[in-house]
Amino acid sequence: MSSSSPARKPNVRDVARHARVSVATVSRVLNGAQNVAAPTRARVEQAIAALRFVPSSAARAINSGRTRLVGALIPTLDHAIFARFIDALEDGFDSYGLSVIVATTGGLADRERDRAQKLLDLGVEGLVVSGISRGADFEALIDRYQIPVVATSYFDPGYVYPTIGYDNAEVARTALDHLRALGHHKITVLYGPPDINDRTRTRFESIQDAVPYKFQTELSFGAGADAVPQILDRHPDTTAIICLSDVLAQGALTRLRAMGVDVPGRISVIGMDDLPSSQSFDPPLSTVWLPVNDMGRAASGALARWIEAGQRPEHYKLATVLAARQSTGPV
Amino acid sequence: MSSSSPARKPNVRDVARHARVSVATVSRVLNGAQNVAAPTRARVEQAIAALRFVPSSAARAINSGRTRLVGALIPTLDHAIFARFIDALEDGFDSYGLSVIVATTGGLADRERDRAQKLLDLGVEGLVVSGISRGADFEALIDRYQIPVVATSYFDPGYVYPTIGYDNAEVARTALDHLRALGHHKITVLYGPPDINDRTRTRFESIQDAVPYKFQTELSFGAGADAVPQILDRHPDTTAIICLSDVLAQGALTRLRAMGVDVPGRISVIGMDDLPSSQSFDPPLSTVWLPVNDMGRAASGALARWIEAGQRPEHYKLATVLAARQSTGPV
DNA sequence: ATAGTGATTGAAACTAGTTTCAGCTGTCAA
DNA sequence: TTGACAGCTGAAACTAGTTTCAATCACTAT
Repeated sequence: MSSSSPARKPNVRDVARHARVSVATVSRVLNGAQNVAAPTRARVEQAIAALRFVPSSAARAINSGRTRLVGALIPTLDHAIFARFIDALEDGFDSYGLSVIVATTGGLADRERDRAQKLLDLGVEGLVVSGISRGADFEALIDRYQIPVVATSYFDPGYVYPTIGYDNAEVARTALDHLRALGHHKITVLYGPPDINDRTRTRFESIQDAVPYKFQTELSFGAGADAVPQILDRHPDTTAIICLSDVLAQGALTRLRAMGVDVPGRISVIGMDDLPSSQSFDPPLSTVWLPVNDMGRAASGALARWIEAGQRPEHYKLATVLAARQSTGPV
Repeated sequence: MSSSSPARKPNVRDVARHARVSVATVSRVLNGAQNVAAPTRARVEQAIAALRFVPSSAARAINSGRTRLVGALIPTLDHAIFARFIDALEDGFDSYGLSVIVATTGGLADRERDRAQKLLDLGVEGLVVSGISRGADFEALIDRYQIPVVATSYFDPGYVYPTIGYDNAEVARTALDHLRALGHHKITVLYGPPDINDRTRTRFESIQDAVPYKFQTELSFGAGADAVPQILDRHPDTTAIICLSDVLAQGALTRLRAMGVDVPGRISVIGMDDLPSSQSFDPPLSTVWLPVNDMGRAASGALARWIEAGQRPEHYKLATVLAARQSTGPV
């Protein structure tokens, strides 16, 4: 608006000319090098201010060979557990000077591949993925770009990429053992689509043989609620519902109470995730707490160190803990 | 591991040498230019594959003068409403070939400034911010970098940056009018911290004079629940609670039911946001629906067009709608 | 007076791509 | 047989920074 030239962005050379120094000196000032005489530095700084000069990140990246970008591929943000994880992840990476680009996959393998491709083209230096099941071409893609990848929300020492997460089989068994210790046997599993969600699948598989009744639905509060009358109808002798996620459990719990069913007197309910709201439900929801914050911190730290120092992290298992509250009780 | 040279990344010149063509030809192949003879193209493609060449995004960016990155500054992801918004935003930007970098501010002005600075240094071409209250130095920062900014979750035609969102005063009044139409006057407002959240503040201010009782707490399900006994204690004649967000309303509703209070018989409850779970509460929560998905799409579209075509968008007000359900009833 | 040293500074050569411009073919029409 | 033109290709000049290396300069020690 005010300057004479037709709005071209100023670069270091413009600054150098304006300050009557060389570009090398401008670069020195820009990077806080100590060997610049005070008056010279002042001149350069004035020129920078006068021209409203802003250094180009791309040009910096080209020299350092680094973008300082990492990608995170997650099924969805529209889910408390992932949102909280990303929150922690972002925070963790930030302390390493890395920025996160989040891409959601909807749990779809092709979409994950496409998004990964896009992130890779963008020059991410590392990738955080969720779970351990993905298309074969994903591996080929990573192999081609040769960048660090860590898988989260999952612990599996046999996986190609280091996994940093909890043992989903254990999570489900913890909940199941809790119910069993209370004397429950006629248990119903309530779960979301296992095909697009390997955490759900692993949880389901680890307990399916020990649980007589199964009920699959969508992964939402409403679906959890609506499942209740059907479960009660199909399996009237059920004494406990084990929900593979807290959203489902909260929905189920709410509907049970609405129907006047005594919880845990008539039916016990247990979830997994331990959403912050779970402890304030009526009755407080028993669940298995997952260390999503720690996971975010651990995953970002591990990937950052892999990127910076080249040290590939070990698989890391985070402990989960049973939060036995009032929605479960003896038969 | 396998190659002879010490792991240096191949560049276009390496590819050109390997394919015995010029770098210009390699660039042409890379960009799908039509004027390359088939055999030449094949040679180049083979060289690319053989050397595992991956073009540098930074070098591309430096030439195009574009990073294709946009930043989104939001208070937190750990909140269904923002997470859903970002989900939609990311999706929208993706269709314009732009990638989003999300930074959370915790609602703190200084932190927002720092994060904005970081995003700007990263070379984002535009910024999406939340709400309309920020430190003065934020404006100075934007002025310096001269990039498009749109503010969301808020509609205010008087704001410096185009706002794309709903009218928060109207949202609160819609809920209030609903309660009044049902004959309520002894209403309590239940709300989270207004100082770090201008949506809450505006909602509060728009109805504070019309509501006799006020109760401020944290913005969480548990806080909403715990507020209930205190509200009942302090204002025993309250007939309705108007919650400035659904999380609070859900918590309050749950506790009211747990305490055996008849809703809406004894007390009506209304929220704002319309979280997906709200309709499955017991009773289904009356609330004011906010078009977060549309907002994400509108904001991404507006900012993308501003970036691509230079056309600054108009302020855009998205309609909200009252979702009158069973948690509210006549006095 | 002279050599040695440290502090500044700049020219030029990098980083990795894209783009322009010119040149060289080969084909077709006059 | 010549001119025109299209198709293909490469040299070199861009993009915007950082970094190396050599050249100053002032100042101190011999």
